[in-house]
Amino acid sequence: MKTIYFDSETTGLEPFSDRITLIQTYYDGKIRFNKPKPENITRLKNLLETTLVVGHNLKFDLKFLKHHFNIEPTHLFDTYIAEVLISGGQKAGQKGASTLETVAWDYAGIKLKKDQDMRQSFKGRELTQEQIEYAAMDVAVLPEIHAKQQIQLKKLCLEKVFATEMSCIPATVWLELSGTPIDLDGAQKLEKETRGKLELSRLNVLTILKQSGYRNLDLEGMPAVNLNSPAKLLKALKDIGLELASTNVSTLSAMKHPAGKALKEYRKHQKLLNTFLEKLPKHINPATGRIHANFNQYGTLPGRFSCSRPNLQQLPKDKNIRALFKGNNGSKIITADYSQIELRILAEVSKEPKFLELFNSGGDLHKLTASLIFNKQLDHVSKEERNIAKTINFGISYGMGGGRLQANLKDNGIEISPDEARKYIDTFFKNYPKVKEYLDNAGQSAVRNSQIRNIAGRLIKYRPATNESERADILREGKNNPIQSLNADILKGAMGRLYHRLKTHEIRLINIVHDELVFEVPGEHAETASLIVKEEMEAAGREYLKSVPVIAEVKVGDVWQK
DNA sequence: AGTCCCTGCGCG
DNA sequence: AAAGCGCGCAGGGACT
Repeated sequence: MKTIYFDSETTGLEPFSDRITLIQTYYDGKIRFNKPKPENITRLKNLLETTLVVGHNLKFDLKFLKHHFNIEPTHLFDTYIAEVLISGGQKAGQKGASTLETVAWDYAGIKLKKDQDMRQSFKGRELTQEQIEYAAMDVAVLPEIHAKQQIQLKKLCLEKVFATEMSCIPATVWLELSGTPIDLDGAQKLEKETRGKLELSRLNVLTILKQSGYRNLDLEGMPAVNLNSPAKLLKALKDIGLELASTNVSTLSAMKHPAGKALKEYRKHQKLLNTFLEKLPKHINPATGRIHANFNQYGTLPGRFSCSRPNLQQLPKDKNIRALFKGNNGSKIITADYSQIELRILAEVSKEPKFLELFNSGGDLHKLTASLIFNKQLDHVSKEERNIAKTINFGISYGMGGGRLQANLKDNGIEISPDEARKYIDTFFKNYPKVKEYLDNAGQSAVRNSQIRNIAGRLIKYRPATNESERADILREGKNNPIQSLNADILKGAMGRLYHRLKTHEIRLINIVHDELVFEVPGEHAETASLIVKEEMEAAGREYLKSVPVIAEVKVGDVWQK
């Protein structure tokens, strides 16, 4: 396939309000400058959609191309993502670590000048000779970077993961341009309600402090304490005889004093109001009436997406919040998530016979763990015993200790002794010896080599440990990262597949949350689309999970579901 | 006013 | 706070 080196200049960062001023291409030994005039578009579309397009952070340019000209290249080589991948994820989420300037210097020894003044200057109507020379350099430098990165990717055996990443870019463009619909009226109503509850809970806390003898009062005779300051709060609690190590939820839960419960209530409303209800409406794009968050495809060390402005991956599961995300004009929302994907991955990589048997027979792993730990028949396991097992299944596998297990359970209203906690952990590993063997090996190899791979071949590098504490960190990360990162590869694979199957029929990808895809679909296509979503998500999982079934649970409704 | 770190907490 | 891992965001507080 023919290779085109590609870049574009725009008047700003926002595809809905800014425009492309220049498209630079470099092929057949010639740099070309294209003004985005109507007579050029058909030729450009044909060119870019039938060639390998090489560029730096293509998501940015592709959003403009798709939105303004309906140009959708799909054969891609992104030198930005390549750079993060080659670094073993170390450059993920690090500002400036993989800019074109940095990469051009590292691979080609070329200093690109792309300061703020230059960027501003592209807003002008006509480009100066100097500007054109700078714009030319941006594509002229690409062939050498491309060639050297190809060698690196091959040397590090990263070609397959890289292909997955490239297949995901058009889906990410689709996701960011789609945006997420939000019910503004509903959000404002909920904000008002929550504001009322916050004020009540604030007065409740202050009253309790006063009744407990707190003496530092304000002009109205109420305790003068900033409840939002952990340091000040700690002091205030000390003044009424409560010596605490922290003011976090676990500590508050353990308190007998009524201030604990009251503060938890206050915190809940505070978080809901200040982080979500007050902020989400500010992110609505005036051009589309929707929220277009920034999804960073390689935003984390193990290769997961990160999301910001706003972070749509951390919205509360609270039903009232999720219900704010509903389809426009009667469209349906498809919520699709992988069932227990990380535990299935652990089964696959450890080949633990009890895990494999369980998943292949469609059983309940938490129940099985409970029956083994408490030495009971499966149908005699109580709800509480299953909950303990669930905490263990999710936590212990990644190095959680007895103390933490005890505390986690306590947060769920289950009290056990330190001896019991230790015994549960021992019993877990005794019953699942291959899980123990896999996790021990993974952790030790991560420490020994300062890197580890998942079974898709993705590389995760660590800064070599310089002390015992860092060594312990890598030991734990090495157990978790290959599992978490394979989850990311599976999701990216599913996104790439679904982009090709669903981009038509006005179907929009509106959110992704690590093991979950959310779509907005016109009612008449909802049932068909949900079948395709399930089919492709499971097929993406089966590319790596050969010993256990992969199950995607797909729901169709009016709103985003839990 | 901007930057950094800390505590705390939302999600998978 | 605790030997789970991965993130982003808010508010406080110290600093320049």
